[in-house]
Amino acid sequence: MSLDTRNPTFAGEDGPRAHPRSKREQIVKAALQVFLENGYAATSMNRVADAAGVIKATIYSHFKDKEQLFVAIIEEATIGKIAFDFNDKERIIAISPEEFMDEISNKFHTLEQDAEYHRFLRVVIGESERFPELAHLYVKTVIMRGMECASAYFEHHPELGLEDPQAAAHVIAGSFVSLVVWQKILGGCAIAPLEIGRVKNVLKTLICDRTKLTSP
Amino acid sequence: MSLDTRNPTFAGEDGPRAHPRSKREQIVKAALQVFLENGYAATSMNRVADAAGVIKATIYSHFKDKEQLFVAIIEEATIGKIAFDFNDKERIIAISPEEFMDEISNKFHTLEQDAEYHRFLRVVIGESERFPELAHLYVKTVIMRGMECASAYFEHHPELGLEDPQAAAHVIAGSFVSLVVWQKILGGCAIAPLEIGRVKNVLKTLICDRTKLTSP
DNA sequence: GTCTATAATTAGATAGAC
DNA sequence: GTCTATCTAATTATAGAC
Repeated sequence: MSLDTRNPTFAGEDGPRAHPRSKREQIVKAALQVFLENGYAATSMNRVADAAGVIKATIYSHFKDKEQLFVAIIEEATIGKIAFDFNDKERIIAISPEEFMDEISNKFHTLEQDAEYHRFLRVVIGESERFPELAHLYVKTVIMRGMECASAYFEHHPELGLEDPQAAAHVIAGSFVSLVVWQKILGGCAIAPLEIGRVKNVLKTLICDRTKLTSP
Repeated sequence: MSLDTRNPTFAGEDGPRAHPRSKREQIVKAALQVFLENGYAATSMNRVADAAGVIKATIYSHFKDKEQLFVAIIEEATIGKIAFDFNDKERIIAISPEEFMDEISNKFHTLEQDAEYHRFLRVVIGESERFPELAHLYVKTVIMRGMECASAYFEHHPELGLEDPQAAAHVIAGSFVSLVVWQKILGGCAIAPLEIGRVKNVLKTLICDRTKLTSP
């Protein structure tokens, strides 16, 4: 019943100079893992080649040098992160503050359990001095998307009395992101565990109780 | 007769080229800068030696290898960060929520302008997979200190109705820390600037307005 | 395009004179 | 402890066969 329509050997072209897609895919997939695990400098082209099951010269036939390989890999991975979609602004804006917080919390809960995302964040931050353009790409494609959505929510909910929607959006997002960094990347979960649900509840209290305030 | 001109133990005469008080100090100081700028793997012992103005073998007479040098350097720097003191719990607990937020905001404002702290954070995060013990040290000596202080504040202020002081403390600290990472380390300040004062105001609104709530 | 083989450089680390 | 000099291994990158 399951017919694999995928052509594993040859497929589309990615420009005037076509490569067999499978090899390039092998390299990209393996290089991502090795780079995410070791960072840029500690990753050798030999290890990438071994992990990809190709010989080193093959990598150089697809990518100019180590730097270009790294940039291409991380760019690709970053673009993939916008699958983490906050795209449906219309729907979000319509839900209640409680539901809004639940939804955001759920997004970050999946992110908190995604070990590859932890490694990705670690590398983007760790290499942000040598590769600032990658950090900027991450800011623009991932962070800004989420922030704009949350910001739009507060803009459309004046009853919450939050006069700076952008800053309010940052408080929400920043609380969750820093939790992931602290607990999962820095290893805080082994020292002082803090569950994401507890942070969600605090934010719910802080945000939702505002509907009970006597209007100014 | 061999006149030992190499014994500088008497005070006063530290010549530049002559015999500085401690070569180890030179090495530590220079190595910190080089490691913070390049990370662990991208830093070569040659560069450290050049920056310190000593020859490579001298480094190996003080430190077993590159790894031990890095650990010693970062440990030392981490301990230095607790000068960022939240030590005076007693005083903090007594102040008003508004003053409390102002004080925390000021702490992070200085941190936001400390470029060396940015590099330090970048390295601790970036190398946290290879050197988890350094990340743990940072969590225990720096993060936990600040968190405990903020947590104690909410414990002693039941009128704010925050039933999970630890999680509440994280929301405050996480909002500011993530702001520094986003704006200064990832370069967000060049894309979507967000001043620390705006975040402070949102948190002030969220926290301080709670005293106006009709008690449950 | 892919592989074998290797060039050219640099890395971490050490031996021995003083 | 410090320096001169060097060793060994690993690194990035390429030339040439097919």
